[in-house]
Amino acid sequence: MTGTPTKNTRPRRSDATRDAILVAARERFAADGYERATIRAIAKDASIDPSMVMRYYGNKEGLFAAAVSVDLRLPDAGGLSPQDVGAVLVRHFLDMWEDDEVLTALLRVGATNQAGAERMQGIFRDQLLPVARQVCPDPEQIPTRAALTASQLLGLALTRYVLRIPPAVALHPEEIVAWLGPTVQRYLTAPSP
Amino acid sequence: MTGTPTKNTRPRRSDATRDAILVAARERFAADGYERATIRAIAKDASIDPSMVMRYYGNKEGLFAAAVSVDLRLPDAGGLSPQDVGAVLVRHFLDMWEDDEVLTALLRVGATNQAGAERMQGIFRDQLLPVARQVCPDPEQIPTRAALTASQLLGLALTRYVLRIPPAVALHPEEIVAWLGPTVQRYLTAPSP
DNA sequence: TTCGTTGGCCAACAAGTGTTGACTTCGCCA
DNA sequence: TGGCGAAGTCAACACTTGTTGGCCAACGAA
Repeated sequence: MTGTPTKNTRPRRSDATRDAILVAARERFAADGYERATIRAIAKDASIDPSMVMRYYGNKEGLFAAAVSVDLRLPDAGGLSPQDVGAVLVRHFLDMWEDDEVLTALLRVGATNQAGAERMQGIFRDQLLPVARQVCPDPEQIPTRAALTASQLLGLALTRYVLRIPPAVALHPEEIVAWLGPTVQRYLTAPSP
Repeated sequence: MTGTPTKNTRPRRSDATRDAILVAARERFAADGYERATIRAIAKDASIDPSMVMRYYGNKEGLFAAAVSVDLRLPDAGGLSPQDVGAVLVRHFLDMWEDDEVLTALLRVGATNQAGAERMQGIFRDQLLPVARQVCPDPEQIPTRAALTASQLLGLALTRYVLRIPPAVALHPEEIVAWLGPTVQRYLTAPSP
């Protein structure tokens, strides 16, 4: 997830710096969005020179690509009872959002940046669609049902973590699961209306 | 909605220009978000000099405030049968979003700009909360239920109009009403889970 | 030690930003 | 017709942005 070397790549002396840049970049992108997160500000947070960011990540887009990589780690729908996939999914999303600022960053950037929007489309396609494929009754409706699910889950993230609408922020996680679980459950498995 | 004079304000010779600026500003803000919508680009679209924008609207924030004013024109919930307030609300939102780019602009800006987020909070508070107040069973739950409704409605707008996730774009309005109507209905009126 | 490689800083560039002020042109009323 | 205020143009300002290249120090192998 960070730039720390994995096996077969010898550790570089600059790995600490590279990681510091990524950490700062994630924070800034999450807080400010793409345009207002300046390379200078990120470099300052990481206590290095702006030119280092360019050297290690090429340009601003490269930095964003390196800093924001999302793996939702969605549970395998085959392994859980099909009647509460909704609640499980909502709880899992909630856990992810609560402690990963990368998701907020990506949502902010997706709202203003074409490349960011495409990245979110990719996550939807590669990570949420497969889950829907496992639980949807009619194969033809999989994309529709997955999109409905996305609309509810991303809508929660938008109101709670980005727009910070007070009562959405005040909701307890368990309340959210109780309210949204049945919604997602219906979108994924109920007969079409 | 536009800067056209209403009664008691004498028409100014520059009203056409003022309106052209607002129209161009709405388009740019909706398409690019706050930061990337430059005053120069807006002025060019309106075929006037950038300095005119400053003269008429003070600064960029003032232009945004003047260009983006949202009246959801939410139906009076008292006047409709309480068992299909969900479907009515979803259909109304959909109609508004389909032909008012201002809403897309505000959502884009709300995602990256603090002032934009506060504006959205204000719309929620002043326009959606009152509707919830009319149909919710328990007065104490009004903010919660309104926030849940907002999460689903804004989530739809996000996936369909901003992120443009393909299956969300492909949905027919009637499908959306059929799927989301019961959800909103439940959030507003069903006993809490 | 010596030398190539790597990590890091500094200063600068070109482009683009919001914003300002001086100047010219237009339209209307006396 | 003269004059006055509004409408509009032009050029520039101060600043920030991403990005570049040159320079120096630290390191590790020879």
